[in-house]
Amino acid sequence: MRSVEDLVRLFRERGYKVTPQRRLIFELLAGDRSHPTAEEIYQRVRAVMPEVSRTTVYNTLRELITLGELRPVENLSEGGTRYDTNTTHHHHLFCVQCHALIDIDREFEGIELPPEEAAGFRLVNYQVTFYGYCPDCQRADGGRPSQGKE
Amino acid sequence: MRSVEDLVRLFRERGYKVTPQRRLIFELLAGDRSHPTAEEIYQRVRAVMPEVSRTTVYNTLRELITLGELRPVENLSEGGTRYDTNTTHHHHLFCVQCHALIDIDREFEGIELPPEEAAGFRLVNYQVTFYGYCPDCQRADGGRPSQGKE
DNA sequence: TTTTAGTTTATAATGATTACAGATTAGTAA
DNA sequence: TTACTAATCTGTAATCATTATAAACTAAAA
Repeated sequence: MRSVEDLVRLFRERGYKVTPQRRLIFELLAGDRSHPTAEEIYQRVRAVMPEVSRTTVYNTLRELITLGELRPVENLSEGGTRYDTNTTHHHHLFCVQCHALIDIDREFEGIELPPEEAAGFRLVNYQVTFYGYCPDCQRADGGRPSQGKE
Repeated sequence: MRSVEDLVRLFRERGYKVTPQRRLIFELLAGDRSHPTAEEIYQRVRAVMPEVSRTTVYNTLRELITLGELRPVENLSEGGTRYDTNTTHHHHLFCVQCHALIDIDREFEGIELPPEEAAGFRLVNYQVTFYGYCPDCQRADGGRPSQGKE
């Protein structure tokens, strides 16, 4: 995702207006690496502009996705879709206990699917997700799951 | 996922009763490789036993998941969670157009995350998803993406 | 400043899933 | 086989994330 000023420019170029609500959402997302949900973004927005509606947050997220500046992450936890401000090809490291999600920005060799395994697919991309216990959760209880109601 | 008779045995062992509804769901899932949604399973059930309720389908799916005989797949399409009868470690090949989902049962070398990249995580698993166009969708429109490029 | 098309808000609607309550039944023991 | 009872089933209501709608509002161009 680009800088706030680049996003402002991009929106204007595409005929979208730049409202205070949208600008605030840009500011909150521009430096974010936490992969927040719509609800989390909404709460952060409300802390600054209490009158903003959920609909506006959802609409702005959808617009950013349409423009390629934001990506929904495949559902890794309850509580709704998480959004990724890193729109380049990358991978994920996920804590199965606290649901922390960290970007892995390097490439992996040896992840090719030979034609006989590709079932005739024309491949365009791949994505690796690593599952484990983050340092905090390892300290908290020896790395055993405890948050979920299992 | 085990055979129907093994599932029946497992349910009885654990104190779950084996009803005609559950047995039918076992039969429909036991040989399935299509990663169906709850709704799809419900429709297949209804084709045989029209009076079965959605709730029963959801409940049985939840029980199978609890017993480790079924796994929810990270959301790869609209229309709700898909369920995977393959509960072993494996990977996925996903058609971004028609949402076909195929299991890749082999292992990949070279997918290790060195400690300095693992952010202190204790890793327990990883999962690769390949994205592409399946043979049918390539034929249908030359395999061109209909929206964004990758 | 005026204009107007795009935006915002509040609320209703939707779709997937879960909770609930009363009716039914699988499995067991007599 | 019958009776018993806890588990299960069905239908409906509730919940949660998200989208649709419509009237009020406003950014940005004229």
